[in-house]
Amino acid sequence: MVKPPSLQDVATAAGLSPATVSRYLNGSLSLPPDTAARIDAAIEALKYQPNPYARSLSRGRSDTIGLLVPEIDNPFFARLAAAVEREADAAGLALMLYSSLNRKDRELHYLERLRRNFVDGLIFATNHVDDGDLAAAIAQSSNVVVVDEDVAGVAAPKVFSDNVAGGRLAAEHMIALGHRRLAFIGGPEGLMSSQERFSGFRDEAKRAGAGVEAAFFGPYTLDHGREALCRLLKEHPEVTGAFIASDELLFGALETMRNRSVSVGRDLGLVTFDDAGPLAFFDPPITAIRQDVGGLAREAVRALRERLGGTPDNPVCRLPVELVVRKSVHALNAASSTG
Amino acid sequence: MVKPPSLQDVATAAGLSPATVSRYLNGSLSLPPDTAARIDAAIEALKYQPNPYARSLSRGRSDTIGLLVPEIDNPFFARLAAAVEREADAAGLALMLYSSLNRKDRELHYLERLRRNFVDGLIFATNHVDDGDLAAAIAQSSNVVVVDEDVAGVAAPKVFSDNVAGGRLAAEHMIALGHRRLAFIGGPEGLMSSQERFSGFRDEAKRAGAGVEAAFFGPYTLDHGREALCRLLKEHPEVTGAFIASDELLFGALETMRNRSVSVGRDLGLVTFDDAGPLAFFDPPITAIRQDVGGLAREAVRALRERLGGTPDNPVCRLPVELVVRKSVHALNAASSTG
DNA sequence: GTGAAAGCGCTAACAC
DNA sequence: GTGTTAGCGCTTTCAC
Repeated sequence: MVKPPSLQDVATAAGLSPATVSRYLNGSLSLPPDTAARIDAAIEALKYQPNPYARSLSRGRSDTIGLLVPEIDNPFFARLAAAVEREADAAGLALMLYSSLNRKDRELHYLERLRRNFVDGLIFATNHVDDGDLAAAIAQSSNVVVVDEDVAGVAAPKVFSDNVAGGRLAAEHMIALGHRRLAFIGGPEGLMSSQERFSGFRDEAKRAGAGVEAAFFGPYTLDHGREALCRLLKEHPEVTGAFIASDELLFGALETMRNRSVSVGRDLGLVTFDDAGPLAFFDPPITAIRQDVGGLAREAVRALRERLGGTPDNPVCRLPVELVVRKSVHALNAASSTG
Repeated sequence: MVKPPSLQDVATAAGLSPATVSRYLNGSLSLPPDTAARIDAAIEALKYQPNPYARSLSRGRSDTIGLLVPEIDNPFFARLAAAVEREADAAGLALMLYSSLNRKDRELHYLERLRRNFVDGLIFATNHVDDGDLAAAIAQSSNVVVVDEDVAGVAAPKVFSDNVAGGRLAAEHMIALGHRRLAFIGGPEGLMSSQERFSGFRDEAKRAGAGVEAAFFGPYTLDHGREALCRLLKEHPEVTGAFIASDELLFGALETMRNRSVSVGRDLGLVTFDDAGPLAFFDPPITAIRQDVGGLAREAVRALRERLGGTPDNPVCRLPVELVVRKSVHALNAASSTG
């Protein structure tokens, strides 16, 4: 383990001063060919690579951004992380990954890390209702972009999916297949994603003359999915199609349905939201509203870079979603469609 | 955006020198209560946090480790990343996440980053057969621990699952349910994971007097899963139970089975490896050999920390796997068990 | 127990 | 074009 070569070493080898080499490396200079060649040769010979910490210390920034997600081992956030890493890498930015476990204290901790320039900027995804502390902390630091789920009252660039359209598409699909008695199983009532997915769904149903007989809000967990489906079955046997606001909730719902031998598609049509899990391989394959995760990542990184570049405004970007038709909603025949 | 306070500011506020405050903060000193109190007060008042880059530059290390995985949006690696982040965080280490897309050039790139002290150490997971370049690069830097899949010929701490036992468990399970004509669908033949899972499976089958009629090696991809199952169905209709070496392969296999209306469990029993995807929610739920991802992460971080602490040896850690019985293998009745 | 001073490797004025 | 110089914020001898 020998000590790595420094800029100084390269400069000496090339018969130049460190400053010149530094400028050359940072592109702020066009050198005469032979000087440049000498530097290149020295770098090559010494296998020099700049020390990122010295660089960061000196420049006051690190070319590193952070991504904070509730849990990385959730298919949606895993995909988001992969996509953000790709985008960041393409932009010459390194990525630090943080997971908050959806806990406020950890979120604040990482926000503090940003404030202390550990990273130049932060892409922030949360999943719980904020009591205001988060909003306050985010307001402290610029260079935060909020993604996927809103933090109420925060002025920051934001990147979301078009949840309303997603709800609408789900309703349209079920209605087109003859379903008239619908239900919604969603996340926390206080969360933007939940509200928007629901409102798109409800409004489209109303427009088409179908009814949303029930809506179950709760945490984005397996358990809530399980229980909501239990209640749905018991309290609203007339419902033939349900829109489920996330993959996680779907898994819970599927468990309940299997336990009670109610058939997905035939007994109860299902459309879910996210499409991050391997839904195509389920039996039956699950119809879903797909979020454009790559797009979310691209726009989030873009927004962050603009922020880092000094742009002061707080654009809100909405990414289109897409209905991926699989087999979890059957066409309802005329007989049974009579409520 | 005001400039954050420095150690100097704290020292001034406390009426001390930066050196003293630094030592106090680094625990290399027990100060008289009132001095300590003054420092604490100053820190509190200024909301001081140390600049990590200055710290790293000065100390020559960063308390940051890297995790390199082929793709973070693969359920297994997503879980690994989550678990490693948790372990690292508990050890006071930050985590940089890299994904290689399973490409050698990117793997080498990140290894180089390690060599340059961008991170203190690297937990390295690869998924393809090495031609020797990787092994060479890893040999260059100490402070690499290899996890999940071996890189042949490398002297480094290694953490793997007990793949042989996994194969054995899979065989035992199917045999106990009356299956005698077995098959294996695996990853690349040159990879340790593939070889070990196969050998455990084959040996146990032989021991129990069952036969492994076919083994299909190939990349760990959906496509290979699909095709292997096609061939299995065509070339070995006598097979009643298959052991599939990863979730990814499983998904491909399931697709083929559904397309051809061959029933999982009844027509062909399936046991898979990893158990990282939501297999419990499939229909039928898929029986699997579960890797102890949390254990892999824990041991990998532990091994890396020992390495960072100066321990020179290269232990190989094997983590036990577990059979999770679900419903993808039916008991074979006596009639059909007659090959 | 505490301070002064040097230095980690780099960048950024400022000179020439 | 290129060199000199002065930091960036921290840790760490070496003194006292």
